[in-house]
Amino acid sequence: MEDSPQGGSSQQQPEPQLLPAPARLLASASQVPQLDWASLLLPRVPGSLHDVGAMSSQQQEMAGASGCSSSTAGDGDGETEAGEKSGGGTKGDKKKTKKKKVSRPRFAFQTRSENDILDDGYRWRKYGQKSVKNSAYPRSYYRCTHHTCNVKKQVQRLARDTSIVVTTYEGVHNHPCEKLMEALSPILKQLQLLSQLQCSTNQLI
DNA sequence: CGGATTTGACCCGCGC
DNA sequence: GCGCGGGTCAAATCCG
Repeated sequence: MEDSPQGGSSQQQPEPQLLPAPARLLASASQVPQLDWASLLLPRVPGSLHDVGAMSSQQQEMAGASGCSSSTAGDGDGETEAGEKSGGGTKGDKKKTKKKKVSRPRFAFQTRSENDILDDGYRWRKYGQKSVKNSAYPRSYYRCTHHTCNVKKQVQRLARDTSIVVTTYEGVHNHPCEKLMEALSPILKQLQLLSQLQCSTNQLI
């Protein structure tokens, strides 16, 4: 039990699976968390969801348990979960949307950090916050701001160890990471230059 | 002024 | 069937 299993309470989700120890990251507060960005940023097409390398067997179990079998569309693109929310707009007929049980790849990891929000290179918009049972700290809900991207993440501080922040990602980005591209572009340019240089030197030799 | 955040209300699934 | 807890919506508010 992470915090406490709550005998009677409903556990709708089987507790975000943490990556196995090696993959789990526990960066110290002083250092920038070292994520496995490569795996995070890998574009995963809907078809290939299940052979995600970083996924532990537990996670695959989880993916199966959450009923992904039926929806192959999955993966954030076809969501429209809140597709049309009854035009009315009055409080009365608010939210008639049915949440379909979407199964998207989810993975959680812990970071030891003072600030809840770790900069993963994507832009997130907060859309909710809930107090969680048996936890003094609320859980925050974020959504990727990219138009076509439907990735969500939850951020929550552990009640047991308040220096640890648990971030749960749901879905995969279908667009490149802005910051990463920004950071990578000069490197790519240099690589191009180097390769050109190498070509010309080879010709000279 | 536009986008992001806050926050209370609503909806839904699950256990009893 | 009811209550609880989690997830989401959307109006209000904040901020650059």
